[in-house]
Amino acid sequence: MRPTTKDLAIAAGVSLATVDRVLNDRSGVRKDTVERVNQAIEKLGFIRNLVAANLARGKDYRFLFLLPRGGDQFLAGVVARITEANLAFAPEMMRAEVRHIHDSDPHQIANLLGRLDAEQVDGVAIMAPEFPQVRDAMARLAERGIATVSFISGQISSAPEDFVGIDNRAAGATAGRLMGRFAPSVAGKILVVAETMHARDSLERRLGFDEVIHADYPHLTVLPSLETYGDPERSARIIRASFASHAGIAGVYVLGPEARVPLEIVTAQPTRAAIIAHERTPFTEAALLSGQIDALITQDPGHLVRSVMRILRARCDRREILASQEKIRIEIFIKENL
Amino acid sequence: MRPTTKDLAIAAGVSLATVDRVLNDRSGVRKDTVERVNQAIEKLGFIRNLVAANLARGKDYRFLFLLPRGGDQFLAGVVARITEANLAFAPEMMRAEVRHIHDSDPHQIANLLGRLDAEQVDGVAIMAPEFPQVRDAMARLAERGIATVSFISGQISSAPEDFVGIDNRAAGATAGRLMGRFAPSVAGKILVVAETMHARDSLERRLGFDEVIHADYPHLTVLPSLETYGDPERSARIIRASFASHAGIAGVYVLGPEARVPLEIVTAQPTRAAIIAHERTPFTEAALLSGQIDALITQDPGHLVRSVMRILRARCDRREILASQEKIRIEIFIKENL
DNA sequence: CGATTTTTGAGGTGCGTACCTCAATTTGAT
DNA sequence: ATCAAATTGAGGTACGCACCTCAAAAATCG
Repeated sequence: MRPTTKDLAIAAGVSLATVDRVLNDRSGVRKDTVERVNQAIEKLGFIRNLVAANLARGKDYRFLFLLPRGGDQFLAGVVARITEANLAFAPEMMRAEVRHIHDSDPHQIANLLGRLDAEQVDGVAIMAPEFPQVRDAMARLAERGIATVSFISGQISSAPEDFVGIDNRAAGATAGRLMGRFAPSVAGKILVVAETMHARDSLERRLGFDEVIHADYPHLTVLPSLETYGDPERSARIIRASFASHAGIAGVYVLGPEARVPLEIVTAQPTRAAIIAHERTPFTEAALLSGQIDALITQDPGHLVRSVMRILRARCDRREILASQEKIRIEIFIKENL
Repeated sequence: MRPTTKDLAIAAGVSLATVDRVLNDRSGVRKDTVERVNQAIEKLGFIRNLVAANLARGKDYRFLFLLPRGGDQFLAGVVARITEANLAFAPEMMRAEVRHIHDSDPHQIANLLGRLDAEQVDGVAIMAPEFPQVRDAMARLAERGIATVSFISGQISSAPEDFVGIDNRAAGATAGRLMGRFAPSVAGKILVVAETMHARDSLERRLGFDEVIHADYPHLTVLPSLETYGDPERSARIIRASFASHAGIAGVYVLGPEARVPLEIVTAQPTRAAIIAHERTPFTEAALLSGQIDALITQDPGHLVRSVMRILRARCDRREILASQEKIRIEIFIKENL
């Protein structure tokens, strides 16, 4: 049987009240008494029963996910996973809410963060581009005892352990390697389609992509990124224009999760180009299965969401996390392993 | 505040004792009373507080992993993850032990299973080849109230929900697709190296591999599988012999997790062959990074282990699992996304 | 040294549930 | 209608811990 606080008290030769004071960091205990208790903890291998502690404390964990408004199928998937995680974690007294933000309005975001109350929220996960105001607001949250992580698209300054998501440079490099191997080994051009190159993740992906192509596939030329700004018509126009002005397009790399328009245009071309896209959505899955897309680079939204919740909770409990469980993998999907 | 059993009792117009009987599936409650309580659960959105329940029950969960004796680096990784999961799940009162078995001795395995006591073990995860005796022993365990799953290499008869691991046919198909795309697009031969083709997973992988190659890469010829029987010398001998007798080997597919010997020999050949192997070990990782292996098809041992523990626990609690979390993915690793 | 402050002990209550007992009530069968 | 059986209620104890109070003991100070 696992030792309890009672066993601890006996082993340390103190009362339950003192054990409690030490365990919960309360004042009014002499240093050497604290030491005695800590030694007993060591000796017995006492592990605090968090389950019972939280029950006694009546504690529950309330987390907040701040996501960009609107959004693509990938984001919709993230929201769906949050709902799912909410059910799955409910027996463990954890709850998550989604709030949408204008991800281009740092002032609004900082404002929202500033108004959060530690009484009502235990942790926040933010998906927003890099803004100094947001970063500062996050720091102030931490001071007020609210745990924060940024996820999917990270704040540049955030320490690795404060970021839940993939290494986008590596993801781009992965795309680059696959492109190099999937495209024909003769001279050709690669089209890169992004929603915007202002986002850090797009930049990093492109960077990683270029690195690999330049180093190992010099016969391929990567064209300047096309920016769709989320506008399907603009998207169609500029991609068509690219095909018109460039002969020999051997591959298309779609940086963002909206692959529909690029795909339609590419498949309408007379010559087949290798297509690599990001994120698993109903649309990209179907395209992969039908052979229109050659490979998908993804991160598992379910894993992301659960990881965020476990990490935030560990922060609240001042516990260590199981690093290997929280590492978000860069997944490669082809038709066969979908 | 979340509704408690007390709220439930009031809402259903019954006593706490009756609520308890319904929640814990005890006998002696009329059908319509059960119905009333269930309706109240619906209406209030009652979620049982597992934390409190387990505290009251004083229950802990003891699980047993039965793994083949000896074993490769992959197995060692699995064991390491079990140790790790043991720590991570300790606050939730779950413990796992490893016991090694002779995976070719069904009698010993069945015997061991037969002696397990429901007082001491709540669930068992078995990694062993298909044997009728083992299957029967597992069925008897279930009758005695001990949860079972087979993992990694499944019992053929086990329902999908009783198996934790990847679809090996799909994994082989994935390897096939990558081989098709990585190998040169001229006529060539593919070497397949397995520990033994008696194991079901090897057979299935080979099957999936062949399917893809035959369908889409007819210029590639897949040679009969070489069986190493886990013997490095034999392994070296037969692989060398293959290279000697076959010209134009364009690729090597290593079915099992022991890639060392095949790799050494292949890289010693004058012509480069594409190499695809299974499982992530210190050795295969290094080989992938150094460019000796082209791709790895893997399943995450950490995920496997945690999944087993969550599933076994859900069985014990007669709870549903979160299917999306427990689906083990067929991962593809290349140098860039390791 | 006594007076004051600090430290410690003893004990209680409650968190939400499990599980038990015993008596009271209802139901079903005859 | 009667009796046995099935169902339900009331109430208690326990799980391991947090948090509280009050008094007793010990340490510290002038």
